[in-house]
Amino acid sequence: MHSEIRSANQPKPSFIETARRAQIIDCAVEVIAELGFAQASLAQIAKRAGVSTGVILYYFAGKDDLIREVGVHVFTTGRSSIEPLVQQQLDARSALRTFIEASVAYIAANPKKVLAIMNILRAGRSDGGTLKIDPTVYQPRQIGFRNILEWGQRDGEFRTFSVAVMVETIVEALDAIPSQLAADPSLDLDAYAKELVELFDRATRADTPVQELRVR
Amino acid sequence: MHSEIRSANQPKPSFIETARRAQIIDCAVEVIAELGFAQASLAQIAKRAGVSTGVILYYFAGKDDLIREVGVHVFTTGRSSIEPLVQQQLDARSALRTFIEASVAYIAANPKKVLAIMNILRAGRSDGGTLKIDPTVYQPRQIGFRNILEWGQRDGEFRTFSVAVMVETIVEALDAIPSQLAADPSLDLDAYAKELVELFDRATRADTPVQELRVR
DNA sequence: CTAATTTCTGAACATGCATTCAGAAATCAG
DNA sequence: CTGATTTCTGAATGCATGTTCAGAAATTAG
Repeated sequence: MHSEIRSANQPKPSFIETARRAQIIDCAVEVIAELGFAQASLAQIAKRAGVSTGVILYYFAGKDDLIREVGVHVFTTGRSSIEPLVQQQLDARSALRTFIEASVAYIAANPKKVLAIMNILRAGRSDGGTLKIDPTVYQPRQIGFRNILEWGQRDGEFRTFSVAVMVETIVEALDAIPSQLAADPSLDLDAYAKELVELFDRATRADTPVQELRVR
Repeated sequence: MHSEIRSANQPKPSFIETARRAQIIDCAVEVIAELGFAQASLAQIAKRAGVSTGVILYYFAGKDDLIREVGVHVFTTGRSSIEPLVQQQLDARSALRTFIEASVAYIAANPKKVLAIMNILRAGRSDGGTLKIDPTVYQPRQIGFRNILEWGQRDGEFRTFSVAVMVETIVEALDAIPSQLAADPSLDLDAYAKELVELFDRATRADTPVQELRVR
């Protein structure tokens, strides 16, 4: 008899099961990054993994489920590499700078993962209703930036501006990087990060009081 | 006998031909904006236009050709409503501000057109090789911003920064608006434009010399 | 070793799509 | 009015894809 689709509350996911799932997710990431979301068929992913398409459907409830898990995987690893660095900052300006730098560093370290995610998200957004990835997966980043910006405004480090617009602008600036990097792998991401840090530092910081600028 | 596909150098495009083409393009814009690019089948577009799918293929060489013409149409009307305003500015800061304001105003006036274009471009970018729209159609905007930024740097109005990164950031900030507007039609675009103008003015402008800031 | 269970295969199926095309309908020319 | 041309139809075609499934192969349990 055939076993039912695995769900998370199953007693023991066997070793081979977790290994296969991870392998399939990795291959999905590569194919989606290299061929684009539209060309990333189950057949292509299966071929990359060296299995038949049936195996994918044996471990995942369907293509949408696989895509969802790819999203969770990438965002989870991203958060774990970025959030700790941000949380140990003592002021909002440093936190903003660190968040941007760490985000670019994560892109540099995982170009395929982030490109795959961007392809998925873009396809979802250009697709009308059928969102591929749950907002709770990618919204923490927006919330993180929002908290930092509100923090800085509260403390007077930042000027008054629309936090929503600023968050959107920052996130879009970061999300544009993966495809640029794919188009030109020699792109200097360190320099790119420095530019963004400077750009958004100037865009956010409060005007220095005039009296402090007086010379002598 | 069947007539061949029309090409631009044909002697006389009949009245009904240009009318049908325009009508089909308009319907394609609406369907792509409302349903998303992936769901925008020829059948849907034909249904919206009240014709059979064959008509679309009679006036356009294929779906790709239709999409391309949608892109040309939207970008052409956009340029004609933005460029004249920008060109009459006398300094780079004003030109940058005007470009951003006019871009947002065009979005406000043509929400479906710009959303459709964004859906097409996003689908193309998330798609790997198969770009839907020719770069010569959408690159003039980047070039326009680049020229303004280089102008401002040359004149000393702007500080030193990477023009490429700044252009990318500005364009992405603008391109994020249509989908936000679609998600929340009550979005205040005037306020949004003001925020972006202030943001990028601060991000680009040269540091005011200290002596000019001295009070009295 | 044998039987049960897990894992995997590959063909079959269903669906949606762009495109083709033979010919109908409408329009135009003379 | 009549024949030629333009415009349009809708069924047929071919293709790609996600999904199902009966059973083979491999692994594990006893």
